Amino acid sequence: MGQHCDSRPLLTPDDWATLKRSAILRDLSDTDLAALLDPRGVRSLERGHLLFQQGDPARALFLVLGGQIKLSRINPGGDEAVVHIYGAGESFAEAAMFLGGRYPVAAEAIVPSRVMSIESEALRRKVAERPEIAFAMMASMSRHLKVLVDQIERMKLLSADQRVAEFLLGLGAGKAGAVTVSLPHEKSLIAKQLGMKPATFSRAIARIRELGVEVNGNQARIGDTAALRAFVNRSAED
Amino acid sequence: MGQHCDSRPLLTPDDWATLKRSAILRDLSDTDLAALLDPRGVRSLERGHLLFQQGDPARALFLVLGGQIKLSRINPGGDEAVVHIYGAGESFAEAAMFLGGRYPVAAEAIVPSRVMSIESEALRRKVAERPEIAFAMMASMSRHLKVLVDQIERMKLLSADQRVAEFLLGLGAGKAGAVTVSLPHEKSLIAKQLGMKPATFSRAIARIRELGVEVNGNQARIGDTAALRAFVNRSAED
DNA sequence: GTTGCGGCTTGACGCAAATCAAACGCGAAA
DNA sequence: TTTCGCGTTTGATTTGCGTCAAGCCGCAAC
Repeated sequence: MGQHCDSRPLLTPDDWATLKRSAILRDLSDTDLAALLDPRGVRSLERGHLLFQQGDPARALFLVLGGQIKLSRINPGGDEAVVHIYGAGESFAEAAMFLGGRYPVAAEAIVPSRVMSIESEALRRKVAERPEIAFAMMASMSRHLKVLVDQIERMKLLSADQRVAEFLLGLGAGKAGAVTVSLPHEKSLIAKQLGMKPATFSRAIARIRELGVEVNGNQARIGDTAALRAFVNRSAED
Repeated sequence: MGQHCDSRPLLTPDDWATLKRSAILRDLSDTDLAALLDPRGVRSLERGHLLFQQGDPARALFLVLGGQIKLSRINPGGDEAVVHIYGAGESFAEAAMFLGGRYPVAAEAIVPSRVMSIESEALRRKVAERPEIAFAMMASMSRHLKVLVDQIERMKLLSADQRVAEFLLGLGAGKAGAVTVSLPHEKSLIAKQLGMKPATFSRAIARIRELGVEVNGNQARIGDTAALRAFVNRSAED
């Protein structure tokens, strides 16, 4: 397993750097890291390629070496709910290792990507002998939990316009004043992430133009971060 | 801290039984358990009492000994999004221990409740010496992650009627045929959990009556579980 | 150049859920 | 008993978002 991958199943120095920066591995020594990682676990994925499907037996967690991996839930009718999109240095599917062995979501590369898988069993053994990995994993899962709680809050309390505004502010990474950011994916995918239709996303952008937001192609300019923040925090009844 | 609680700050035999059944502690021996738990961590809470507020420094995780604890997110405008409600034997706020030390949600007793707190530091030390606790915690966090992913999927893909139907099915715990269940909270709180208004919840129940659902007070009868399941799985376009 | 295609925008329309508000239990207290 | 308060139901109305569909733009293939 993990052998039949595409082009370059090798760990480049860049990959090593990415791995050593990742939240769940950064506390490990080079020796530990080498013991844990199996270079055969590296996989290259073309755009649109599925890493695993919803319901597949969960045998590994993954680290993104490069590209973007989309986790989503697909219901029997074929509708898709995007749970999250992970980039280089992030890990996902830690949780699946514990959940009766099935992935509850599907993972798809939305751009050409490279990921490294770590077999559950190898990891479990390593955790048993080095508890600090456990802390790192729990921290990583905690972050995922918070991301999901945030998402639920947004879905329940914010309008489509506010969700778009908040998404743009998030791209600006908390900077103040006027910011220019580039959209990380196609607009239709962002729309799905935010739980709305492409048409609604488009209209939302048109409406928040009057709050100082300009979007051209995949470049977005926020004229006044504070004003936009205020709009997001504005509650329903005023 | 933990000392100034109300009536009976003691661990009853019932409490012990609850703790030993709980997911994150069930793998521990009595000796380990005794070493980890501090009876002074037990707190009794009246209905409406806050265990902690959103933004409070996170110094402990909690186990519910009895009652119900609601985790929710409140935005600056005062609107509330209910994240989850925990009952006896469940644990929460594991994640907060790792997240820069602030609770991202508020915790409130919605009925008279008893909880046991476990100090982060004590737990961290215990985890370092007994990795199996780490596995139990990760399993627990995994379950929380799945709960949240499910919730996101429901919010994004299901109508109000379907969410209510699925909620009732969940109360029936997967039983088939005709089931009678009791609603675990006030209807207005269930509505909030499902991300809708009380009025909408009431109307949803009225509408799914024709699918064989009868609700009187806090008793709900599902006439045909399979039919209701089919309704929930029905996707938008048909 | 032309054609075709995929993603984006825009408009017209319908519907599901929110809103506002009134009325209806129903249990607790007087 | 009456009264109060709170949660629930119900009705009338508004609105936000989805749906359907047409048109637009940029781009690659021809």
